[in-house]
Amino acid sequence: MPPASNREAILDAYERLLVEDGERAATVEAVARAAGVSKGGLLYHFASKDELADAAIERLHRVAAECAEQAATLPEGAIEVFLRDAVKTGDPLDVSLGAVHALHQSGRYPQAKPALDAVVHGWVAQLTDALGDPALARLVAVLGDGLYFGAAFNGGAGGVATPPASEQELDELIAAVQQLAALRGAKA
Amino acid sequence: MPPASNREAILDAYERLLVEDGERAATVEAVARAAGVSKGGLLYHFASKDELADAAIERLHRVAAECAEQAATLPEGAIEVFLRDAVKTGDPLDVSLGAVHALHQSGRYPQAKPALDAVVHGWVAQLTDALGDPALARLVAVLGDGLYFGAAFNGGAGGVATPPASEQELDELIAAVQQLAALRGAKA
DNA sequence: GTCTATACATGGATAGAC
DNA sequence: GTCTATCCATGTATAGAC
Repeated sequence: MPPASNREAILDAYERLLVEDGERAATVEAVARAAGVSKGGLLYHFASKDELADAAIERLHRVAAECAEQAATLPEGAIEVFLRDAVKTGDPLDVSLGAVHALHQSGRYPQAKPALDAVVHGWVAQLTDALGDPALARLVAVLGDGLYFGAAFNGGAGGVATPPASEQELDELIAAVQQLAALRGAKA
Repeated sequence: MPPASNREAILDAYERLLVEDGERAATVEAVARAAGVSKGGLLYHFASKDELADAAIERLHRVAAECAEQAATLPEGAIEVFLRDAVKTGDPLDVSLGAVHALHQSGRYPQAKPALDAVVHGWVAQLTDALGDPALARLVAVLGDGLYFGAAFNGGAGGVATPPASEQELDELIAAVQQLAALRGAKA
């Protein structure tokens, strides 16, 4: 389906609502309105709300796979790249991830968890590979989670955690981890 | 209201449902059933669903304040204590926190965010105080968030993040951070 | 492919008996 | 204090016209 007409637009609107206002706000009607179509129009493309969720999850897999390919080509400064990406917000992967995360949080979409696990697992594997120090890789991965939940959704219906790290705070954080990496003789 | 009869039981059930099955599953009927009363019975104690949420938030404030007092008396090994608490699950503070967090995630309770912020702010302040190194304190706090979201709710409708750190992985993580703390000459 | 109208289920909240 | 019955709003999904 190359043209995709309104289908992609509907999916975009669905993701946006999920991330910004939570799963409960992403009703069929609200999504339709946000996408500029009617309920009936939406339900032509997605026969049920579950199909919308499935499509969002499928998109996450696709986007994550693309990003993983690109990331594989620049293993320099893995720590910094990973931690900065964790707070970066707005790019397709982040939106897709946030959307599926909202689905998971709602407790109504068991399919969401495995998808998220797969994405995260890929990251940890990549980090372990780049750093050559499993414990350090895990530390960085957990830190990334903390940053993500703390910053990614702030303002929307998302995480809480520590207040969004300012540029400077983030720099200090990265510096501290790199200090540790050097001490342990990690690769990056 | 010292006896509190069913009131506390209802609030307990509400928190449990919020943490384990998400906000959407915590309907008045479901909460009533879980607490062993009827809808009408519940609505005698809490005139509306919003009052239930308010009560949960109020409880969080109370429980957090109690824990903060206790924690202030043992500033030894702040890093280890904090990180181990982040993955500890089931104690009153954790349940209360998870419940309010679920409320926040749903996007329907603006009162939840300030409450969570207050709690987290208290932790960061305590850590900064104990370590005497603001950047390190933030690192530990963010790490705690990562652990919390990764582990606290797993199995329920909660976070995702990295798979629940095993005992050994957690030990390694703590060791790594302490290594860094020693390097930077932090107090704990 | 998209719309309107409508059927049906669920959840929140009220009224009034016990 | 607790229950049952009922009302009303909202959300999903179907039917059929255009």
